[in-house]
Amino acid sequence: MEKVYAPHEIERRIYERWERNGWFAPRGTGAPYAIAIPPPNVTGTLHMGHAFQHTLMDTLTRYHRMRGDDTLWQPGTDHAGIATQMVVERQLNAEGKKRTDLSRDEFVARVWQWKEQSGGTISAQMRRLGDSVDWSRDRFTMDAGLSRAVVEVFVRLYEEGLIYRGKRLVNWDPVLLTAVSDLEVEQEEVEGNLWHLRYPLADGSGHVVVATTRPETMLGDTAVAVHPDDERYRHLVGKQIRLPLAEREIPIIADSYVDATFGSGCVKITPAHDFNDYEVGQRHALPMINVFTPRAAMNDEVPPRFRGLDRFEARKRVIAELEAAGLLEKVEKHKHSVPKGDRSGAVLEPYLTDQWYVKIAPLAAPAIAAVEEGRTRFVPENWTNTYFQWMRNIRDWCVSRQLWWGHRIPAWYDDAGNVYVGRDEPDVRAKHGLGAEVALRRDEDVLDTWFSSALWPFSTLGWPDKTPELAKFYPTSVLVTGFDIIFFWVARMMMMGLKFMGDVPFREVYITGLIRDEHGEKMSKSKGNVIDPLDIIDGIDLEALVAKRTSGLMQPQLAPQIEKNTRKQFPEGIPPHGTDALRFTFAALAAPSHDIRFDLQRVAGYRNFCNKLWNAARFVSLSLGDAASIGTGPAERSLADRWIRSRFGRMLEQVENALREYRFDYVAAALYEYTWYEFCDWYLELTKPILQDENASDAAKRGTRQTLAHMLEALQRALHPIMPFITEEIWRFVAPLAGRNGPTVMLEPYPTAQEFAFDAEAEREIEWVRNFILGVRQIRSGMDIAPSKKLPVILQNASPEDVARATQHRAYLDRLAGLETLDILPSGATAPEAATALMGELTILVPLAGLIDAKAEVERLEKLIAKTRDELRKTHTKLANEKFVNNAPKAVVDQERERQAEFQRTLTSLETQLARVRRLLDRT
RNA sequence: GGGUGGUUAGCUCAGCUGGUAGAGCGUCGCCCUUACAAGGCGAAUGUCGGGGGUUCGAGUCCCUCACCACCCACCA
Repeated sequence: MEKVYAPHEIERRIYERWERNGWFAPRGTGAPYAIAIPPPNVTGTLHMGHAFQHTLMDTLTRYHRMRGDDTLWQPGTDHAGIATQMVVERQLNAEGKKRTDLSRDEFVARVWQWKEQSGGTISAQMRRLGDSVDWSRDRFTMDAGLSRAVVEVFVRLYEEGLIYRGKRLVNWDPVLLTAVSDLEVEQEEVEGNLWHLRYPLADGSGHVVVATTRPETMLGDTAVAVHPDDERYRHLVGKQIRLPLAEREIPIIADSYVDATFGSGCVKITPAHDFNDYEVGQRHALPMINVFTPRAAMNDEVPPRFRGLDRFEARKRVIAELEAAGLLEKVEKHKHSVPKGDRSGAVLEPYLTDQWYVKIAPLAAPAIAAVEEGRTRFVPENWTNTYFQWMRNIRDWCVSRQLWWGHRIPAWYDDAGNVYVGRDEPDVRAKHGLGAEVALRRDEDVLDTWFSSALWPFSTLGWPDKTPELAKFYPTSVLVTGFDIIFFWVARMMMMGLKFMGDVPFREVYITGLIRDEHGEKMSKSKGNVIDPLDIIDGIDLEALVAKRTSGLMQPQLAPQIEKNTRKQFPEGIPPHGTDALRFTFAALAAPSHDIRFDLQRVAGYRNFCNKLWNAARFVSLSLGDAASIGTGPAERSLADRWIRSRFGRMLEQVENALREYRFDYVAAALYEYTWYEFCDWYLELTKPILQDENASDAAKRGTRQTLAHMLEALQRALHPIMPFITEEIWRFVAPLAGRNGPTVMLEPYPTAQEFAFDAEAEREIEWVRNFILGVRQIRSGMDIAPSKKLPVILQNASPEDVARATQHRAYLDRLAGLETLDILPSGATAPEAATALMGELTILVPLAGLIDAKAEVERLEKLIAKTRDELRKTHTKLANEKFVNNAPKAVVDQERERQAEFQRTLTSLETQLARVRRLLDRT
């Protein structure tokens, strides 16, 4: 084996070999296990959040594959309608062109071109992360197959009356010029104004005051509303208002929507530009006057002097004119929220347009029931509430988008405006008996990206065809995703899956936290705190990192600050850590239900772990020589051999349990602790007395070598799902020595706890050995004795069992505790002045003569005594409490008594030692 | 307005059904002991956000307050 662990060198060739051999494809003979990847935006790159989720999905996939399950991790990408279209439009802008300079077909061709060009980035990243997805099944939401599923779903829903077209208010993005769904609206708090406007009564008998945050929309007012029970205004209901500026007459109406306690209690009603007003308008059959163009400038419905003004310009102008006319009563500061598009950041307008909607209630009901009945389980469970809360208040889903990139809506119109929905134009003509003489025009709109995403778990498996994959892998086993898309995606997959497959799309949903930077900030390009997972794997120098973070910013003025922060945080750039270290970090940090502050220190720690593992393998390699030297013939298993097997089994138990509950942090901890603190720190050290002893028998050496090989081999299998690369590399060297001849660790069986039975005796004996060694080490450290110095040791109060153990395990003690001699003090004999360590009744003595600083020992003992007294006092108090003794379970009380006795023994013993050492001190 | 999560060692976080406060990183000693200095051995470190309650016993259960996140819905 290479002397130095070099992840970069290993990782690439290993992945290439896995992929070339087709080992990622489902092959197991066990139960089906499937995960559908949350498809990333095809033209994007994977960020830390993806890397995190992919690590968990790959860990699950590899684990189940090794368990023999018929395992599929389904890969693919999403066309990400708006996001992708925006990127390509920006590219056009950079060339001095606009989207509309191109025909629709030309533009779409251009997007496809960009998709082909950049689509490889994600798959390259996934390969570097070690993702064992079945590349042969790679899918894209705009593939022919998936597009067919989209059309099929649309048509079926339409035919059932679950999709309809309607003219109503939608959230309109005046920059992107498209409708968006409720979910794509982000409310942003702003310090705005509340303008109080005087609206004169038409009969000249006075005025009412209305308050508004949107004065410009007053040009579209078609009523003023008051609360029906509001005594102040009851006499005015039914009268007319002379709407200023517009110079129209509008009625005063009564509607319980009005809150009489807010403002003046009078509300201007603008049905075409406010969701609440729209409802009021419907109830009172008010006219709707749309005063905006699609770009949110004033249209021809307003007096000529306002026409063409942008909405914010118009606002100023309206206020100015009202003020000049004495109609502005007052202006108050007012905190309120404005709706913004999550993509464009533009202030959205409620806008009256024709759109396609999915009637959601009939789809939501089964999706709610499925979770109530536990057919799909959220992990952590508290996300269930979030899901219910949204699903129970869900509103119809606007699915049409006025974009060019996406699945075009399969609807056609004739010249009379009749709409026909079908799988394609011939289908529509056939179904509705439309001859060639009838001109049909296809709907210009495309579907919301999430419409196709909602079908992902079955569309990727071949639906609407009844494929064998679909039968086998649907429902999928688990969905791993972030809470931010529970509504966008998880809920919609539930609805569509239940509707079209008659079953839930996944049995479990594991919701991960968000990856944040080390300060807890969300990682974003504009904050300049993004880290590319590949840069952690391969490392990156400072200049390249700065360049990466400051280029392509939407707001270039942020560049200097970002550069400064980056230089401060990574003065040396980022050193390479390797994929396995990054993956292990993600697993270790994956505690449930909260976000993760990502800390590079942590990755460095796990890189050291990889290094430790590597060196352990080197030790084994050096200890074994070649296969021949392990050889055949009688083999004798040492106590340590039995012990490590037993410990391995206990560790596997923990891993199995933790994995069932998606506690990847526990999985990582169990593996880490076993590997470092048991296998490396103790087992490997315990093999040395045998392997390096010329007097040890061949059988003993053979037994140890075999165990060494077997346990290292099995450990690679246990670690492989989290750390695929280093384990493959080590496994391929050690497997033949352990009698395994498979081509790759990834297809070997995952070790089980049953194979490594609990060995009570071995655990007990090694525990004794370990405590003995620790005791001597404490003395050594307390006395500042060099590890190289061999010590004479005397046992006091040794039971026959202690004597037997000391004799039997003498080789371990000599080597690991560094013993020179080991003597038993006969009972009744006086002990020499010595440093002490206690093991229950047994006292380990290291005579002070010439070796030890008596003063240091006194200090050490005094400290120990103080500590023991403290503990003893606590147990005294507890046991003196009658209520405790009477009420606590017997086991707890007994345990407390035992502790008290133990502390008492320790204390007595320590005090005796102290007195003895003091005497020595006095003599000198 | 409704809801969720959080507040534990200098930092980042675990602590299951109440029963001796843990890990990693960092810190402090001593060691280049032929797998590993990216290491070994040893050590220190906490009024578990505040207050109250239940209990023999509370980091853990209940109430309350404070602060920090986040989600949903919003009265112009």
